[in-house]
Amino acid sequence: MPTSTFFNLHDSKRVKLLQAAEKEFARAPLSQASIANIVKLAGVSRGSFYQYFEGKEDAFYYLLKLHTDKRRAYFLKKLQEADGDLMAAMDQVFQTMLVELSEEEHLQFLKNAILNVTHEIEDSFTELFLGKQHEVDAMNKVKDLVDFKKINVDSKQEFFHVMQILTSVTFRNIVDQLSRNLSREEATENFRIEMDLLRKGLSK
Amino acid sequence: MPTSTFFNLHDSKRVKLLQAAEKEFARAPLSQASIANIVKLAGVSRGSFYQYFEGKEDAFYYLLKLHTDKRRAYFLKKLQEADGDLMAAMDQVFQTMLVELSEEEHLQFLKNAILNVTHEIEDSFTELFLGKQHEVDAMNKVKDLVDFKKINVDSKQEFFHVMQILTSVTFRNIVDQLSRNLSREEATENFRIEMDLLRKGLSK
DNA sequence: TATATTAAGTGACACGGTGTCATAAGTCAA
DNA sequence: TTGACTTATGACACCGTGTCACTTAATATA
Repeated sequence: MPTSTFFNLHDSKRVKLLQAAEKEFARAPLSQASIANIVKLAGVSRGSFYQYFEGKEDAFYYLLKLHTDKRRAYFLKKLQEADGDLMAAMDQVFQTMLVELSEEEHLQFLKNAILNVTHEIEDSFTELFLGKQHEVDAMNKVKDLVDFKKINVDSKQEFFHVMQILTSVTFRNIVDQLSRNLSREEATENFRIEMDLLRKGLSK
Repeated sequence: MPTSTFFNLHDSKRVKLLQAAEKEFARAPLSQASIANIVKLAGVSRGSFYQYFEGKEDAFYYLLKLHTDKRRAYFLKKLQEADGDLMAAMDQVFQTMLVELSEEEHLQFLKNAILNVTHEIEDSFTELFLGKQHEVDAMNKVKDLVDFKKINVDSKQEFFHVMQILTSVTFRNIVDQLSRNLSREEATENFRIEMDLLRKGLSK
């Protein structure tokens, strides 16, 4: 989190700093963004930057939080408008993000955030179950093994998406176990609950 | 991908290099790992490293691929043993990873991979819908808005997991759209299919 | 107003990591 | 032995980071 000094700043200066940071993080992913560029854009000294933030990660995650807060408010609004239909609201947010990500220049920074490491790691995780995206052989190997009588797919095309879903959820459970230091029992129980939900379906 | 020079190396040297790299990536996340340490551990010159790899990322993702390949074989085996029961096999792999991640010292590197940026980004995404993990107020706000008659939860506790599932899948769809440069129509169609699957449930 | 105290701002600098390159050392075939 | 090619080396230029002694500004105190 930024220091109190940062929050004491005049609005104009604080905003200028954030804009500069956002521009730099839009230009390059976190690992390649440089503080030198941010301070140049914002017109402050290098030393000042370190008086506001612990480092570039600090600034980055603070910006991310600002975006998240905004989007969260939007989600709640949509949830209300949809009379509490969770999936409908989720749908709305997804749509909106797609539009924003493709149009709003200033969201390039969010793209960088999402794409940078996340993508490679999660991709590698998907490969675990499905093989490389376009290697037909690899995916067929899985298909051949699966008993389709046991899963609820109308078309073979749906099968791909079933795998995507299972992978996403499994991945998240792994990340959770690591980041929240859950015991193995807790992690297992959580995973079981979510798998049951997936099996029986989320909506009545 | 490593260069041909790297694959021409004597087995012992190649293995030593990979072990050194894995050790360094276990010590620190990608961004903080240093080539200096890898070459010191492996007993080769800095110049050599650059003759084998484009940079540390190259080495990192190659190691990740080796792990993934191994685990994939395991998944296929389990799928076979479970008579094609997808979810049962997924379960097995999840269990195994939990055990490995908590016991195998040399998998510290996988932990680093998963935790580093992925965790923060995806967490911020979850917050979008649920608010900060332990802020009860934030989560209640969502709960109050949701029409529980429309979703298939037996207990209020299950609700949390429904949200986790929806978030994981939505997040993955966003990442996909970005990384594969899907058109908005494609992305939307994919998302629709997966939401439908979630609604009706994955197993017969 | 003068003075003390606390907060904010600065940029030179030491440190460490990266990627390159000229050069040396092997390998092998003619 | 020579020449052609592949592999190995580490010094070096470059760049970004984080710090620190110091200056300047703001605010409180008398």
